[in-house]
Amino acid sequence: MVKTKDYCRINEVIEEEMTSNIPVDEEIMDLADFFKVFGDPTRLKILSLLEHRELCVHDLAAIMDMQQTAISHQLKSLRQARLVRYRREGKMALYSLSDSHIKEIFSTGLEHIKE
Amino acid sequence: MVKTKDYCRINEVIEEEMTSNIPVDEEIMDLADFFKVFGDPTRLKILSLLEHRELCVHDLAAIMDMQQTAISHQLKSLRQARLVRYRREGKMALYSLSDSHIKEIFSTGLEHIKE
DNA sequence: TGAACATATGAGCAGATAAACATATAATAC
DNA sequence: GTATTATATGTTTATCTGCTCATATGTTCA
Repeated sequence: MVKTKDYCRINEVIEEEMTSNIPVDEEIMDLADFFKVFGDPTRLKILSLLEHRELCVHDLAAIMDMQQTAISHQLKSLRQARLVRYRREGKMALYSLSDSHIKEIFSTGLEHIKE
Repeated sequence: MVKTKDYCRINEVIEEEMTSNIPVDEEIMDLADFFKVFGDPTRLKILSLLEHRELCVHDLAAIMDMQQTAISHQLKSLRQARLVRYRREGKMALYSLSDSHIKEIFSTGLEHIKE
């Protein structure tokens, strides 16, 4: 058993990790990767726009006044995080949200920053 | 009014932004800064440890097997984001969570990655 | 088939960031 | 006061990240 000093509660924590539902380190990594996606204004803006309607890449770029390639790169991140999906309609790719938790996460975050 | 091409829904979006509760750009920036704090495994681990008890800096460093200065730096970020607070007890600084939304955000994130 | 449009991808660069290291501040005991 | 312990902060460095530019892929239509 590891014990460094009297005031260190490492054993208490180890005990608790085994018996409770504290996220283990691998889950922590996955969680961090997930939240990292929300930690960029461009991606957040895309998500907030898609909350209300599906939009094509060109529209997103026009609305946000950014280059199409920049938007496409961020959409790739969002796809990989399984936060958006798209369907083809002719030449266009129409993106929409693919995760039901996004609105919840948004509103919880907004509650925090408005306090 | 701005209008680039037929398929661009920028006017529709502008209309909606004025009448609904879409976060405006400043809120988007604040939200991104908020979620950025959750986007690092070290900070997430600290938050998850503090969910169950208050801990001093030394304990956090010992449990996480990291240097004290690294922990202190991250605690500063967490303080600035108003996610943790601390009280002095002698030489020690005992940190605890200062925001009620943290558990909610955690569990929502976990729901997503476990799907 | 080729031209035009819509989107995706790869490379490079500039700015951001997290840890390490050195050092400073704070609190207690002597 | 000094020594010791606990924590905080400033600086440097290596890594990561988001944008731009160039280019490739995909789709439609003539």
